[in-house]
Amino acid sequence: MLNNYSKEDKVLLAVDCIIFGFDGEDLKILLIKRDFEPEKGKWSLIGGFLKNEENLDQAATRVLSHLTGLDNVYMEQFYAFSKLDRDPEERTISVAYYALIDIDSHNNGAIHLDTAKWFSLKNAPNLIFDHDRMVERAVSRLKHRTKTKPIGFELLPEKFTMLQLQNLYESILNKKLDKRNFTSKINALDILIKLKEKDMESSKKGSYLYNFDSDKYHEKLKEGFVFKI
Amino acid sequence: MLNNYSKEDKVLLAVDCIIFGFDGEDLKILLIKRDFEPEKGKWSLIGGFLKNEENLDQAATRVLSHLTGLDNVYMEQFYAFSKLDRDPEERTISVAYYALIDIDSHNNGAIHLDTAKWFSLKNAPNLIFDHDRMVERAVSRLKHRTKTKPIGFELLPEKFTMLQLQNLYESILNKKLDKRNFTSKINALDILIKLKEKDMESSKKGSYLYNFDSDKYHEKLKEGFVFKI
DNA sequence: TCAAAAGTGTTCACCGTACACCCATGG
DNA sequence: CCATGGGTGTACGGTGAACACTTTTGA
Repeated sequence: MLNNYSKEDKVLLAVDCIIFGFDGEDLKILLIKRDFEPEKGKWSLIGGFLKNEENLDQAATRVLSHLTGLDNVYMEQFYAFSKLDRDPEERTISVAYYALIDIDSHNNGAIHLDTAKWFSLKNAPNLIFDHDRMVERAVSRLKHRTKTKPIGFELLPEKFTMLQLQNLYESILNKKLDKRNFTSKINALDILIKLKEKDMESSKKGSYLYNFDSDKYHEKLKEGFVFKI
Repeated sequence: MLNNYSKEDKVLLAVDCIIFGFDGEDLKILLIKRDFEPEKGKWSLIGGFLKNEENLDQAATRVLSHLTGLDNVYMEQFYAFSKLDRDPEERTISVAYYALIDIDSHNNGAIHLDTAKWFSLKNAPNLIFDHDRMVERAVSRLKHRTKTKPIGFELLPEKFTMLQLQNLYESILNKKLDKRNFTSKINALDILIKLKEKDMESSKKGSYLYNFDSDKYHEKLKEGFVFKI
């Protein structure tokens, strides 16, 4: 194509994806053993190259769906990494996304567990290229977002207990929270539906299950409501 | 080059820059009349294409310095825009940065005022492509950052009065603040140096000038200090 | 009956916010 | 001497944090 831009350099543009999951205990990320050079056999984020006929969100969705078989996953673009030698094979810019998925609802599903594996953030292996820095930045973005948007629920099953929710926030924020304060703060937000149903797995008494009430949340938003944990 | 990536698509990668300035009254952005097709003659952000031998920060710095002659400017990358037809000429991805500069220290300086012009955010013209959306997102990032990082000072002269600082925050946050509360909050932060010198322009009594004490701020950071307006 | 997790309120310190008067000075 | 902007303190309500005991029930 010959136009006003035709003398400009073109680059390879990748999309890399930090996939967060929560198993009720720890915040985890999904990594794959890279099956092509360079750095074949090392642990890596999932990623792929942007194609001419798609935008970045679509590329991220495609890459995620290809590995996990999942659609309708919460994703957010957070930063473009562009260090000259970040990929030794060729100069590549990478736009990073993070995704939030509920491990339990999908772990016996489509994720190719032969090449992919969940790691607790604490004991994840070193990753190729600048992927460790991507993870750091993703975690910091996630911490911030969970405090101000109700995206934590994306990491939980549809029905969850108050304790699961608290454990989730504790792992993301990386600190212990007080049970009574947490419960009353969440109740004050008034965006959960308390079900009749109880989860009987965790105790003899059983603990109530909740749904996130997305409609109510969006209603409240219009009236100036501010989500804050 | 022939390698593992050689079958992948390459794209044009642009850098666009929202340049914020403050004149003591209004928050402004610097725009240029585009002097090449497409959309020649329309108002636009400054931008340019990423070159093979530079990273994105360098490209943004180069683009800014080329238009304004300024170096050592505070810049932050904030989002990559990738809609397929965002540039009608050819498929282009743009990584957007915002920059903070002090208008008064530079307005008779190197900025090419024949092609560039400062606009108050309120009455800026419509911009080409998706630049309006870029500005929106930049403003929202700026609002958030100024509340949690001492970057507002980048928009002020080195010496400034308390009232100028308050006016700055009022224009960025787009709301009136209480003078006494603002002053005591800023003083409580304890990161300004109150000079002996007064600004005699604005009143007969004169008002004290302040410096931002960057060293002290960084010291306090190490001790767990949190900046918050 | 007992072990184990669920559920539930109160108190206090601190912070955000509302609010008004005197001061200093140049003209 | 007066008009103009500069500088300063207090009171109150609300929010965040600390803290412990009772309930339920399956084993």
